[in-house]
Amino acid sequence: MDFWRRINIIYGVMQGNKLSRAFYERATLEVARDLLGKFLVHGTGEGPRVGRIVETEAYVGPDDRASHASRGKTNRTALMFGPPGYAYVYLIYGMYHCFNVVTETEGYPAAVLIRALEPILARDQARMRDGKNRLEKLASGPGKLCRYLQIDRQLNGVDLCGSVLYIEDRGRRIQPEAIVAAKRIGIDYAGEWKEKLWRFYVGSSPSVSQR
DNA sequence: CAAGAGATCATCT
DNA sequence: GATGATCTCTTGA
Repeated sequence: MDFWRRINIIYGVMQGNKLSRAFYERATLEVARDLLGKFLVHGTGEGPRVGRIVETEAYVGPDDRASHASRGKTNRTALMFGPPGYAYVYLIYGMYHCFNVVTETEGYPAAVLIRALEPILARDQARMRDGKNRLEKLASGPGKLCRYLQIDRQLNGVDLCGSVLYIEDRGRRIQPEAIVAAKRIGIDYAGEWKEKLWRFYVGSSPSVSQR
């Protein structure tokens, strides 16, 4: 680590390495695994909101029946067909948002759904405990993490290589054997595709979503 | 603890 | 007009 980077981290100016376009422009299953342990950052007006990614799901290609893209390119899904490294945010059940990162090369529809975060709270936010509002469960699901990070459709299409919403590497690796692969959640309509073990999570994390 | 229902609306048929 | 890449609350054992 070079001198200025060390100084920046000591003073909190810089927290880590923002992931580049090249990170996202890879096989979706690899991106989904590699996103575990990375930090999702949303710079809101009231300061940055941050969480450590502990659960993801891959949606891969035009034939994956679980993927929105399997019904072809529409207004909503056009982003999934676009270049990698952009946010795909949609409203689900009329009241929750889901946040995805677009992956692979332009023209091939694929994305990773971010399903759970461990909240990283600033010092003055470190209240909220007790009962069902356990801190570690604050962002333990795709809808809950969007509520926690204040992500909504206004951020649909945002460039994750920009400075509003991005993902960074803060240096610590997740060991491959600590990662669990499982079936994806909430896609019973997807036929044989629902059997794919395309959900990944950090087995030891208390913030993984239920079921 | 598990199972079930209801909330609520953009998107696509 | 139907439906969902969800969450929370209620009921009952």
